[in-house]
Amino acid sequence: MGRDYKKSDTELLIKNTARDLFFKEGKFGATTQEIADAAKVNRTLINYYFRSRNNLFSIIFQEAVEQEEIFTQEILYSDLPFKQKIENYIDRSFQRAKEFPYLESYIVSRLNEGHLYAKKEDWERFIERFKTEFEEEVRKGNIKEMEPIQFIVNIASLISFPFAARPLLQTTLRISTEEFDKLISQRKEVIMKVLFK
Amino acid sequence: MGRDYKKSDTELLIKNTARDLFFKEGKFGATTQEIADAAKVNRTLINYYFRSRNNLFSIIFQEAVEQEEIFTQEILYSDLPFKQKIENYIDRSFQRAKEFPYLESYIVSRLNEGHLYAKKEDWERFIERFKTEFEEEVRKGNIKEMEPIQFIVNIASLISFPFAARPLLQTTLRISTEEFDKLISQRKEVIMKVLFK
Amino acid sequence: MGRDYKKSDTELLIKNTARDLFFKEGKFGATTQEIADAAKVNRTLINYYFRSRNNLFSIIFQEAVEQEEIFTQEILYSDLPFKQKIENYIDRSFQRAKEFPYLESYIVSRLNEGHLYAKKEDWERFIERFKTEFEEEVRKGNIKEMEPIQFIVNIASLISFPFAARPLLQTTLRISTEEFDKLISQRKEVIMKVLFK
Amino acid sequence: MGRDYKKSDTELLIKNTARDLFFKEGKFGATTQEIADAAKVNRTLINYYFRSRNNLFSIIFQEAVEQEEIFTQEILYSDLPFKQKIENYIDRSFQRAKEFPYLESYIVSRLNEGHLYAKKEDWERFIERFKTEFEEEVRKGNIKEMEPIQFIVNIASLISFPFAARPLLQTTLRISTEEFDKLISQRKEVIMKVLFK
DNA sequence: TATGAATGAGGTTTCATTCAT
DNA sequence: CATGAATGAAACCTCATTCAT
Repeated sequence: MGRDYKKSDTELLIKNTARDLFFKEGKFGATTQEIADAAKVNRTLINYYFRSRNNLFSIIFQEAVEQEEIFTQEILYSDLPFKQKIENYIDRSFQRAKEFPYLESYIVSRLNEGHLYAKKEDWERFIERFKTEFEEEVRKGNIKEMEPIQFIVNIASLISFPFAARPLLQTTLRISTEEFDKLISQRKEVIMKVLFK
Repeated sequence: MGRDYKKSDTELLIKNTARDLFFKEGKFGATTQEIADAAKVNRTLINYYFRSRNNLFSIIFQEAVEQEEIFTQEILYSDLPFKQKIENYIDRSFQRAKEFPYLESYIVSRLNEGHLYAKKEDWERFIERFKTEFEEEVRKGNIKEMEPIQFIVNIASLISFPFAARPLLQTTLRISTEEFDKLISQRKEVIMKVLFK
Repeated sequence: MGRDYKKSDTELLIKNTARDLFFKEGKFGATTQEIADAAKVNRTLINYYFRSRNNLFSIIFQEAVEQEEIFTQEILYSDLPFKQKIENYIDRSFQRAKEFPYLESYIVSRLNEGHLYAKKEDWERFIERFKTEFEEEVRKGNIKEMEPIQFIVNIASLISFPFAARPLLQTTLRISTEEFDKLISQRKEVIMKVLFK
Repeated sequence: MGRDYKKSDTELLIKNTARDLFFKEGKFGATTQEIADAAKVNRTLINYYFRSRNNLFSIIFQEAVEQEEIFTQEILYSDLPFKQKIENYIDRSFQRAKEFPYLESYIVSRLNEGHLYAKKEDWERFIERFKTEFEEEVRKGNIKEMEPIQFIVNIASLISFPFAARPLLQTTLRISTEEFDKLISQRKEVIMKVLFK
């Protein structure tokens, strides 16, 4: 058929619709019917294009995780001072979380359910580089001494938890959505203060 | 145990079994059949005692949340120096998380799905007391200046995230369960280091 | 146990409660739980006293039908003029229907479902006597000529249908409960007018 | 039948099968399985087409009631003498009852259970017209004086009760199905005799 | 007698998936 | 490509009934 092969609009439509349902609206349990309705297509097309509901979910999950890794690495391998990199990382994380408020929750819960994802190859190189830069900072006295990995866990926790557990926090702390948003907007500064001396 | 024991053993058995399934094994989607099998009782006893699956889930959820609040308050209202309280809180959180590794995830995901829980009355008093003690510490120069609520969010994040997102972290950081446990065991010290100057 | 055997109060209580549920409130589908609740007894007592739900229903049904026959015969065998007997029959039917509005419906629907009841012996005698009196009236010119049995069917229809089909009639004829009650109160006169010349 | 046929054969098949089960065989309590078996389709197709068992029942009920109203009105608004109309009404009622012996019972019992149906608009006009014609007959001396509505109740009772309560009557009157059918066949004449002077 | 506990049969519904067109 | 129809696997819930005390 002498025309460019274009990965079916419908296929993309379904995937994007499902992604938004998950990450923007938090509807992790969405049925094929609900996805189909949201995308305004016939329900069985999901099976047609993705073989099974589960497979669609996996693909979306996989792509989201990959996206995360890519952007993390972009920052690490960039040519900026360490502290600047962390700031960038926080910025981009928050940006992402604003667009996809349920992304983090979804990844967490998928992994809790035991869905694995293929590991990227160059982890060794990545962690080595991080360690080097981190230890340099510690030596300079900008960061308290600790295992580099603990530092990473700290970053991840401080950034992600408020998003992943937003309803929990709002309920526990009795704060409105507006107040919570304000809290979030001040968070970058707080996190930097906590991570660095 | 020479005393009468009521509230039906079976009822308790079912509730505890379900609780363990959820919080120890992370099987949030457990069907009535699975719960019944685990408890070695007839499936319909779940309906007999709890009317509906959903109701059982709600009760377990409710009780877990209440337990959390109780123990948090016990610590705050105790007669110890602020720093000591935080240490205690971390200790007890870790203890709890060791017993119920999926507790945090469960609460987070239930709340993400929109299940509310009744609010305790004395929040005002609680937060006032916390603020007072917190600000005293800031004044003394033991903690960097920030909104008290941000400090609370920091504590919660640093403690809970590694448990709630354990599979995510293990996968991302390529570390084994043993390594992760070791990481956890060193975490109290790290958290204290980060929270206090 | 040296005391008079009294067919357990509870047994009677259950039966009467069920009867009222059926005939006064029209709850033909009442579950054992509902009956037990209404009687304020333990559910399983129904099985204890009546072996099965079905059996209880049969007994109530049986008794109701017998009651009907008894009172019908009482009237026929009384020493009154034919027309007076019919009037009495209408009166007593209406009285009964006022006390047990759903009695007729229940009997009709039970029989529609194929539940039989034992036949009384003296039907032959009963119908013979009726025919004799009826034909005498026809001869006297008080009633239009027809099969005696058609006359019986007419009586039954004119009396019972408005009760058995009350909701249908109220809905179809768009009349309120009050209006319907008024209609009923005038009905005896109408029926007599229709049955007799 | 050289024309397209839609609205899914199966959907119609299920509906008709259920209808027959109800109205021809009197199986009001038919389960989805029984309906499916009778229609020789998969049980869940009932849910597929009608969403729920209850909904199927409602539809069948609704349609039956509408059918009744339509045919009643057709007769009233026809251009015939009053007496002729009544004769036609009896004829068509009997015809219908022969095809669907349990129709009347079903409607009665559904309404006894509190299921409503949407009311037709033009009742006012209908009843006005009926009153006018009826009172004309009374004036002419063809019918005994009574409320028009009582006359309607009489018609309905005399026609419907023998069908709705057939088993009751057969049992009470000790007559066989053949005898009852014969009785029915003579009934039109009897009813006319009773309604008119 | 009375009761709480337990059971099993039976019913409805939801869903993902497959099939045939 | 797309779709309506069909299917089967689960899952949940209600109930009458039985059991053990």
